[in-house]
Amino acid sequence: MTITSTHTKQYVLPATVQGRLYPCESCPLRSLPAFREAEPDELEFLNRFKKGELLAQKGSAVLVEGSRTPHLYTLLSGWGFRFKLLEDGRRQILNYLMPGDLIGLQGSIEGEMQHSIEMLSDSILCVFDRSRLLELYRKHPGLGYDITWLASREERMLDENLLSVGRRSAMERAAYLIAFIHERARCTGLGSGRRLIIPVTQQHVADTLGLSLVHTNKTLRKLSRLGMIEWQEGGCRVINLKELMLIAGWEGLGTGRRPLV
Amino acid sequence: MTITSTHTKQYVLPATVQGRLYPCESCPLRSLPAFREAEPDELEFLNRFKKGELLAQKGSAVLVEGSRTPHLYTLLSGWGFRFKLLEDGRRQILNYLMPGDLIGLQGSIEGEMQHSIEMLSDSILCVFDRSRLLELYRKHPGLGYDITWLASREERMLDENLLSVGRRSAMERAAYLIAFIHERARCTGLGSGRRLIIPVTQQHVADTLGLSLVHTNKTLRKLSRLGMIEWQEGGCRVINLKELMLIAGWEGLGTGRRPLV
DNA sequence: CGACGTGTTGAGTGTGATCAACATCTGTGG
DNA sequence: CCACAGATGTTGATCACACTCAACACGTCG
Repeated sequence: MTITSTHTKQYVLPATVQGRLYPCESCPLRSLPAFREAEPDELEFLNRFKKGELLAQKGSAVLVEGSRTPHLYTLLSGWGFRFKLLEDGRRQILNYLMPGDLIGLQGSIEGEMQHSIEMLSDSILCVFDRSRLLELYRKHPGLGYDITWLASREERMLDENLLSVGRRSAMERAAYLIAFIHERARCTGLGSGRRLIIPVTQQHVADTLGLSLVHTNKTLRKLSRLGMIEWQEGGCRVINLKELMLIAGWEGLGTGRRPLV
Repeated sequence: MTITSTHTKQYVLPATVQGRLYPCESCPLRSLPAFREAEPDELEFLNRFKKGELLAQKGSAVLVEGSRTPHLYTLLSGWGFRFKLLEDGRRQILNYLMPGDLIGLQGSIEGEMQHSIEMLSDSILCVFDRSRLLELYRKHPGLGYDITWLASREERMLDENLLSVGRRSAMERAAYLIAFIHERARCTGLGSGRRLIIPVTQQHVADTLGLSLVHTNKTLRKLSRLGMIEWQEGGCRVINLKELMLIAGWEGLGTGRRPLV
């Protein structure tokens, strides 16, 4: 057996539901080029569907595997990640969460959560009531369709991830992951080029790639020496995206706008 | 770089759309305990939504990465799998397909397919028109909800898979995969215990686990010698499910019925 | 019959894991 | 103010799990 990462962290829970600072009609995300516009009646419905906002500190656990939650979330600002643990503490990070991502449908639409979620930075989440989801499908089929669209997009990312972990070498995996996160962040309007710092530790990268921390470090140092990335201030900076994509053999994300629920 | 599997197969395409042998109202799957009943009006709609049946031979490619298809499918009978290839032919199997599985939404709801699909046995697929999907959401929100439910279930399986490939040892991975497929097949009513033969080659197992063929063989032989499985007649037979689950540290699939679209 | 797909095994190699030590930088309590 | 613990990043030495290569057995099929 190979134990390359052991996690037994005690989690801080996020602050409880707050009032709302951002009505859906003036959602700061929706004006970004990454997102499709919504119909006025859909927006109005969403605003009533939205129950409030949740402030989650860096390092807090928004969802915990095995628990039940009455809520769904959309990440309004901040970074996070989804992960699963094995009994002995080995951790696998499944995907990263960025603004606009719908949280809580992955893995189960009802019933116990099958994965956990932790925030990488102080974040704001829009809170929705899971129990009213069917109502959303009934009153606004277009939004229901959008949710399926987002689920489908999540599957695409998981497929790519699985391909990477299963069949790419350590270098290829690292290059793919960093290029992938960078592109996602760029599309979401979080900045691009050297201005963007991906707020992860090397332990996060290791647990995403299915590699040990030490080997991850050595692989990232190689990428640094090749002038493709820089590691600093608690995060990763992309210097040469093209070259990363070349190493990974990755074509990049498709263009096109996505729905925002 | 590690090249552990190289696939350059020329694919047979499945037979073209046929007439219908199975009207949805008397779908042989729906009476199985694994599936939820549907409302009569939903059934009637589905029957009109269904365009026909597709007969796909063992080894044929129902979907090919990079192509576009106007269809969605539900697997009516037979086995298949979803996979992705790297440029040099390395293959990663993403998940297996069994009766009742909705095919074609994973990875993209519209646009190019992001993965391929190959059948493991002669199969029958129900054919639906992708372009009428929004109509389904409009007229039968419950069915739309069901589709999201199925997408969510697919994500749960992918999450488990990723955990396995990323963080489990070869033995654990193999034990997990076989137990997982066995349980899925049992839940779908394909048989259980020694009566069920999982129709895969060791190359399929290798490409699912992210291992080389040789190492997969050695790992499977260990499981054989431990009396947990038998490999024969072009497939795998489970002898001791409990023990496999114990090795994998896997709790099993949740119970409960799932929707059928 | 030979070609091919599939499963099996041994020998040698290498990628990536483990162990260990150390450098920084935090924050925290004495 | 300093000492110390903890989180994070870095590097070298050693080990082992899994990969590659190679050969062979067996069945099916053209």
